[in-house]
Amino acid sequence: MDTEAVRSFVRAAELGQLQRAADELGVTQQAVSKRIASLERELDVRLFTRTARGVELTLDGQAFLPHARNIIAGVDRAITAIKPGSRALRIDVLGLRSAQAVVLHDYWRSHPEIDLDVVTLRVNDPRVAVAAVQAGDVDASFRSVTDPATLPRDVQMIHAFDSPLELLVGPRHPLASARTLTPSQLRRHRIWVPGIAPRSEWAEFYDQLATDFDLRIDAAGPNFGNEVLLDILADSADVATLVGSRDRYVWPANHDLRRIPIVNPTLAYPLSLILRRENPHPGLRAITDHLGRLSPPPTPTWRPSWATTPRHSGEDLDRTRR
Amino acid sequence: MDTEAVRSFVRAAELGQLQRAADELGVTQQAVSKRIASLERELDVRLFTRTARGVELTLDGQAFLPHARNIIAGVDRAITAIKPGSRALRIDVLGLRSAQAVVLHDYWRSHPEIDLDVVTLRVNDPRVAVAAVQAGDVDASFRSVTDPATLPRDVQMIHAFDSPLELLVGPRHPLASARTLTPSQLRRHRIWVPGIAPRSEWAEFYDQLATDFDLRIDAAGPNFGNEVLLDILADSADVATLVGSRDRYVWPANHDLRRIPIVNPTLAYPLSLILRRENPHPGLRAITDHLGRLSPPPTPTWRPSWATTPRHSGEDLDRTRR
DNA sequence: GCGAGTCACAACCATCGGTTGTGTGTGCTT
DNA sequence: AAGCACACACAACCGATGGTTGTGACTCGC
Repeated sequence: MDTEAVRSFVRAAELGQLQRAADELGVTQQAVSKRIASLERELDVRLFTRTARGVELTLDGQAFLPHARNIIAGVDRAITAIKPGSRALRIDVLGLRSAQAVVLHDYWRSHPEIDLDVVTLRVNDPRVAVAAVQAGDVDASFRSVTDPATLPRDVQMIHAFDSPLELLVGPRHPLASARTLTPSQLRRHRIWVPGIAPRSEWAEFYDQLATDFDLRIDAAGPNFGNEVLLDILADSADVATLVGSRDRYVWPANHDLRRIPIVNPTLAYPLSLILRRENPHPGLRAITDHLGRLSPPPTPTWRPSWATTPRHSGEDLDRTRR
Repeated sequence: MDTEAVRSFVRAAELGQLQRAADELGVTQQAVSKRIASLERELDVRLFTRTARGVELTLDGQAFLPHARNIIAGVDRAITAIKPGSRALRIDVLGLRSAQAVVLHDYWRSHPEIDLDVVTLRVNDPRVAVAAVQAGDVDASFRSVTDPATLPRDVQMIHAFDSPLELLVGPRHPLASARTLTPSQLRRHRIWVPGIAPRSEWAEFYDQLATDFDLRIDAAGPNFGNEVLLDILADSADVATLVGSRDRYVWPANHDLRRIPIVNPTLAYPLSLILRRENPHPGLRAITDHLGRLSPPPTPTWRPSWATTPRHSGEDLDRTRR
C-alpha cells in the first residue's frame, strides 16, 4: 500500500473532488484517479461513488477514512521523529527501565505534545556516548564520564538528578521487615551487585560506599539477567542488592521481594546528562527544567566524592570543578 | 512510502537479518535490501548498520521502529476493517450523536477489542437501509420500517431499546425550573420538533403522542440545524422541544438550556435494529446482548401503538405482530 | 443544446521493484 | 593461514507501476 495513495484518498474525501485534491497535491487529476483506483483494487472495495460534481464516500470509504487518517498521521509522526534537521528530541538512556527512562516517561506523559525519542546506545563506553552527542546523533545522554576534563570543548556534562538507593531483599532476609534502614544497619550483610564493569563510575561509587560505611559490597561477577538475580534474592536469607528508587528493572511483587528505602543518610547516586554546549535541541531546555524540579532526596544525603557539593540542573559540572 | 517496505524493515529489525526477513516475506534477500535502501533514501537516514552476521539498528532505526510498528498496525487494522469477507462489524446509525451511536460508543469503550465501525447511510429512506442490510453492505441498521410485512424474507427487525424523551427548554421557559415533568404538565405548551419527515415513523410517533396527551406538538417545517434550534430555544419563553435522553445532538450547557426528564408515564420511543435473518456477523450477537442489558426506562411507560407490549432485544418483531 | 465541470480510459514513457547472477567483507573452522 | 560459510550490496535485466498528455463519457445548469 502506498501512503501517498492513502493521503490522496483522505484529501479527496475531505474536498469531495479528485480534481481539487490533485491540485493540492501537485499532480494531475488522472494521477489521483489512478491512485484511488489502485487503492480500491488492493482493498477490493469501492471507496467513492463518482458523480458529475465530484466524489462521495461509500460506506466502505466512510469506514476506511478514519483508518486512513490514522495511517497518515503515523507516517507523518515517523518522519518528524527521524528526518534530519527537524527530528524529535532524542535522548540516550542506559536502559528503558532505568530511573532516567522512568523520569523521561513521566515527563512525556505530562507533556504528550513534545516529540521525544528515548533510545539506548548499544555500548557501555561513555566515550561513545560523548561522540554520539558531539556528532548530533543523540541530543543528550544520561551517562557520566569520570573525568570531565576529557570532554571535547563543545560537549558538557551537567548534573541531572540524584537517584536514592533502596535495598532489595527477599522475605527470608533478616532486614526484610524493616520500613527504612540506615547505612550502618547494612554492615556485615552481604550486598551483591552483579554486572558492574570494573573501573566504571558505578564500580567507583560502590567502592567509596563500602569504604565510608564499612559495607560488604560484592560488585564483581557477571550479570546473568534480572530473572536470575530475582530468583536468588527471593530464596536467599543473606543476600540483598541495591536498586535506585526510580529504577523499574525489577518488579519486587512478582517474587515477594521488598524495596526498603535507606535514610540517615540517604545514599544518592548522582546522575549526569551529557549534551552539546552550543545550539542544543530546543526541546532539551524543557527536559533540564523538569529535572531541576524533581524532588531532591531526603536529607541528610551521602554522595560520592566527585559530587560532594549538591548541584542543580543546568549547572556546568566542568566549570564548577575547577 | 511503501508500507511493504516498512513491514520489511520491522521484520528485519526483529529478526536481525535481511535474509530471514526475506524468507519470511517470500521475496529475495536483494529485494528486502532494496526496500530498506529505498526507505533510507526517502528518510535520508541510515536505519541499519550492516555486519557480517546480519543487520543492527542504528539510533535512527531504533527511533523509527516503534513508529514503523504503529504504521503497520494501522494498515492492518484498516484492512481488517473493510476487506470483504473478514471486515469489522458495521452498523448504520441515523447520526453519530444519536442515542444509538452513544450506546454503541459506550459498548465499544468497554470492549475495545471488537472491531466496530459506526457509519451513517446518507439517505433518509429506511428501505435503502434495508437494502444495504440485505446486500451485506452494513451488518445492521438502527432504523425502523413502519410495516414489518414489507421486509424481505431474509431481513428481520428487532426491538433494540427504548429511548425515553426529555424536554429541552431555555431558562425563560415557565417549566425551566422543574426537576421532572409529567406529560399532562406539557399541555398547552408549544413543543417544536423541526425536521420530521411527513409520514415517517417519527411523525406518527408525535402524532399519537399529541393525541393521547392532548399536546401541541409542531412537527412540521424544515430543520435549519441544531445551532438555530438551540438559539431559538435559549431565547424563547414559550417554545420547547423533545430530545432522547441519550441523544447527544445538543449540549444544553452551551446555551444554558435544561433537559427535564418526563415521567408518569415515561415517554419511550422504541428503537429498532434491522439485520439479516441468516448468518449475521458473529459480533452482532454481542451487540444485541448488550442492548438487552440496558436499563429499561422508568415505569409507568407510554409507547406508541405499534409497540404497546414491552419487548426485549432479540425478539422477532415480525413474528410477534401476527 | 451547449458549455463547463467532473472522472475515466488510452497511449506513452520513465522509474520502480522484483528477479538472477556476482562481488565483497567478516568471522569461524580446519 | 587458508578456506569456507554466511550475509549484504551491486549489476543487469525485465515486467509492472505510476506519472504524464490527450480524449471521451457523463451530468448539471443556463
